[in-house]
Amino acid sequence: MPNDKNTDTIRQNAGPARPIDPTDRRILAALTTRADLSYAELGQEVGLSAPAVHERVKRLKASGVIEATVARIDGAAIGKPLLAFIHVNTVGWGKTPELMALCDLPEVEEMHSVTGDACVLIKARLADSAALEGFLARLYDLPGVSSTQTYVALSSFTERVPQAGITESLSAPLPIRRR
Amino acid sequence: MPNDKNTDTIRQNAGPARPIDPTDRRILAALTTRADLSYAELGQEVGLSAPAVHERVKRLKASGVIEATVARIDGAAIGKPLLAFIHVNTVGWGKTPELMALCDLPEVEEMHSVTGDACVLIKARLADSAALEGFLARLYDLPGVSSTQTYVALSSFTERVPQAGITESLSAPLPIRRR
DNA sequence: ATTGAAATTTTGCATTG
DNA sequence: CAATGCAAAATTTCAAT
Repeated sequence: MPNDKNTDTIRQNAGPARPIDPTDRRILAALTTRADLSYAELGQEVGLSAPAVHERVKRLKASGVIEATVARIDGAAIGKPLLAFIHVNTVGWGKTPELMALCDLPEVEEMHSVTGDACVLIKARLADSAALEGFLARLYDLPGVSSTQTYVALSSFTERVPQAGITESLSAPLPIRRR
Repeated sequence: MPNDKNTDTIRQNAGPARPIDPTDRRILAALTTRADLSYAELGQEVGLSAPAVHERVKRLKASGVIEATVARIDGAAIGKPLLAFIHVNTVGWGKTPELMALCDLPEVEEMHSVTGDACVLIKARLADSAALEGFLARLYDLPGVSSTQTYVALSSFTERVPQAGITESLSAPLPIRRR
């Protein structure tokens, strides 16, 4: 899947003029696994010709459904074998500019504000325990940070980008269970 | 960045015969942001010719540093606006086949065993609170699952794939601070 | 949405520094 | 040993059915 810089229409992020149909979902499902397929191969997988899938992929990009195409690299191979989830608690409103600035660090892969007994959740990939210690020290230096709790990953069973399931949200109504 | 299915040498995951030099890191940094660059463009960014970067990218793929190229899609656009981190506690050894089977669900984006006051950490993307309730119910149905704790993301400040920082692990030795 | 064809791009190879 | 320039092959992408 190539450049598309010259062929795409100018508008980025326009509301999806057309809903995402099952064929789109199959395309997305394929692309979240292998985005380096040729349009011919992708077309084969979903039963469409190359120009047809190209047209759809272009639409999915223009409408913002496909945000980007990125390379997934091995954390250990680039010297960061340590994966940690860090819960941060703050006094008062936690969304300070200083905390937000952590997003610019290459170690920080994710940062969310969350409900529950923590204010902010950070996913960080680090070189070793010394780097983790340094990161935590930096965290505690920030104004308002009252406590942290760290969860270090021992093994990762799956780790991937958002998956476009073929099925639409089948939020099954919960059966009532008598105890 | 194209197919490479026919041109790559057969071996997958061989030990990196050569260390990752700064140029490799710059290539990786570019590719984790935009993997749909042409080799000509990528070469311009790192100051190399197209065949030269192609050679390096091929090596990085063959050695397993680049695991895959994937499309990042918008969770909300595919009907899953709800992001949740779920801590799972189990009685006894938590890594049961039943729990591992959850990796096959499209809702489950990540699953790690972790240190700390939880056994397993799951990152799931869901349609709505009903879907979350259903997911938790399913979790509690598994043998050995004793409790869960859920953190729902209110807003995400950053969310990306592992970043190849230009700098090598600069785990600065921590200064001793007197209180 | 498909077919066929043109324009870019990828990509192997020989050459050179 | 790695980068460069050229040429062949493949892919993207346009126009018309």
